[in-house]
Amino acid sequence: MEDVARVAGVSHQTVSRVLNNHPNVSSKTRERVEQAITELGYRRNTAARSLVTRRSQTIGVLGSEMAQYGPSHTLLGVQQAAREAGYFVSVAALREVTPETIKDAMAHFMDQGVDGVVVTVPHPGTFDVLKDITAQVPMVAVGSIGDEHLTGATVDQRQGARLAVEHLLELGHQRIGHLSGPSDWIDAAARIEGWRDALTDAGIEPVTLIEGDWSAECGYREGLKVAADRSVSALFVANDQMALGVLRAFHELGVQVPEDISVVGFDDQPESAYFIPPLTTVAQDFEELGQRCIALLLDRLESGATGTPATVAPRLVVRSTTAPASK
Amino acid sequence: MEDVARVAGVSHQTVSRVLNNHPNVSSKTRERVEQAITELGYRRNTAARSLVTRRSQTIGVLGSEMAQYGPSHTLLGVQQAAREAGYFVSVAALREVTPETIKDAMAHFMDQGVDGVVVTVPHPGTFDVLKDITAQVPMVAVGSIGDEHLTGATVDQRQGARLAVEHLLELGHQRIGHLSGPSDWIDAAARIEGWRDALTDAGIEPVTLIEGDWSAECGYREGLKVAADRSVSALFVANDQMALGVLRAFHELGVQVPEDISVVGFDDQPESAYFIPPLTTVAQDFEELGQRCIALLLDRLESGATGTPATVAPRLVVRSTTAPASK
DNA sequence: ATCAAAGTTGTGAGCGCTAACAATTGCATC
DNA sequence: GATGCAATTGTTAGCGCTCACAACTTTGAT
Repeated sequence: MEDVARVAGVSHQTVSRVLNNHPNVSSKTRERVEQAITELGYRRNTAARSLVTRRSQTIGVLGSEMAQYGPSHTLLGVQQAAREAGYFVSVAALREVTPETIKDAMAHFMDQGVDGVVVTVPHPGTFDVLKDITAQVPMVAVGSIGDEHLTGATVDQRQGARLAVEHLLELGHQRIGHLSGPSDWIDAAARIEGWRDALTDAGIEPVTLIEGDWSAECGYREGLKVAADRSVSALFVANDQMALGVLRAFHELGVQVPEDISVVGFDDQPESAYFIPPLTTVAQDFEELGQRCIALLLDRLESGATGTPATVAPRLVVRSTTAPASK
Repeated sequence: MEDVARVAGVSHQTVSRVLNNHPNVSSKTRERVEQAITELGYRRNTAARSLVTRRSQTIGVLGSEMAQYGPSHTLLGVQQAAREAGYFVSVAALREVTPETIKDAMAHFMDQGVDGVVVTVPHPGTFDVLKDITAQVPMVAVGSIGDEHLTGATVDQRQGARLAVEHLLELGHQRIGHLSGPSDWIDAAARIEGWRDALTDAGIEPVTLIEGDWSAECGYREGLKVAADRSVSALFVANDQMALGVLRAFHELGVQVPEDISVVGFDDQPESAYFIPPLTTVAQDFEELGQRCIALLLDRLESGATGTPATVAPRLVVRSTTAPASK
């Protein structure tokens, strides 16, 4: 920086001012300094800068299941939005989610001196742990509807589930089962609620609820049972992967989809259009979710405002696994 | 730090020594200092530390297609290995891969002062761009077989392709086609080579090569053509997603798998076991790949050694899409 | 008892930057 | 032309840490 100052014929402080867009620099000198900067290929040292500003320009992303479709796309959105705003993104992926590992990862971030944290851990228990930690930095959580300490952005899962179930109701289905995710996941719980609400509103008692674990394997296992007892005419499955397993199970036992049983998934992964048959499902925009989180976090970081939690709307995608009820 | 020193009754330098595990500290004082540290809940300031050490303890991960199965799992491995070694992981995901965006992301990392970079961009052109940049930090690339400037870790794709093709040959297939990835991807090219080599070694001329784009949609489109002309008795598909599309196309046109045509995929995503029928494929351990990359990078970082590029072995997983040739 | 060598601790400087303040300049006003 | 005020620039200190070196203490051999 001293070098740049010398070349431009000014003091190091003026260089600093140019770098930080301070108002009171004459355009003449600003230009000279900028030229010197490019001439010398100067880059300002982040460590020195954070030492004095107490800002690291880094945002931590704390997540689990980061290789899954949803989280990985959320990370993409977070990463892009953060980088555009001039922030660095540091990632800590939890292999398993326990209070221990969460605290570990947060300690990691505190060591690094991140300015804020985005949490994409889909278990509500996580939020309790995080509240205990009393982090010194703003946090935003994916899936949090907005606690006073923990705002967040979320896809309206309940609405998504409603969309799916109402679509089935319109087709004349009455016995609509739900193969859900693990009920200790926020999203799974919300989808269960949406399913339940939609049925109740239609004057139907929600009966068949099967708790799954998101995996295709589980979808297959439970699909075999459903195919055997035929207690439902339609099945709303909480994600596309389980739906894949269900489809396979039905196929094996000769249950025709959608003639015998209709199936609706959730997520709209790109592959779902190529399932046999192509899956009717609910699409959600994870990247936007990530972007919203960063927007929220930057608001808090830069203006101190708490910001209202953002909600992203899901969308029903009708393909070939749903048809009017048979009788 | 001064506070800790006061509580422990030593100088700040001794505290620093304890923190850095310097040998010449008596166990008595070390203990006292450690106690003071926990008592005060002291954490050393990373910015100040990097300012003087010129190390940021941060590794940059430069990647594209980060939400795909392979890259996202690689990131998981990288992240875990790095964190265990006390490093932070900063991510830059490329939305599109051009010399521009690559340089941008690298500039981002240089600004941040990363100690090293892991590159997971599967286009060989990337390496050329990176060589031009003359980065001041060590780099390791996934998929690079080991240039002198750019070592890397890689799954032996060629071997994986051989495994697949040889399996088909053993089943008596002669006309074995290949639906490949885009040929400007390193992995796609290696798989093409493996397919070609295996056939040539068996005295068969490799004829049917179709270039795809990794997507299920493309698998479907090309699958329809293959089903129509029936020029092959087996198809080796370069990834599981395209294989899904192929399966769907065959199903639609009444081509039985594996009775009429055998199919082998590549990747072994968890869903592949639940395709209709379950997919024979080649498994590769992406997480290990990521870990190896970090091991390599840390070697260079800490000992200066260039390190020999690591190779991870793929594994054939036989399921139900392959059967003996019909005649 | 004496000295050298090793082990242990303390002192001062400085990494590169920004904040606060001081000093200078330009410009309009009387 | 003197005065005041704003705009612009320079000077100094210090963020929290590690490095190099100096100073002191122990140990063991003579």
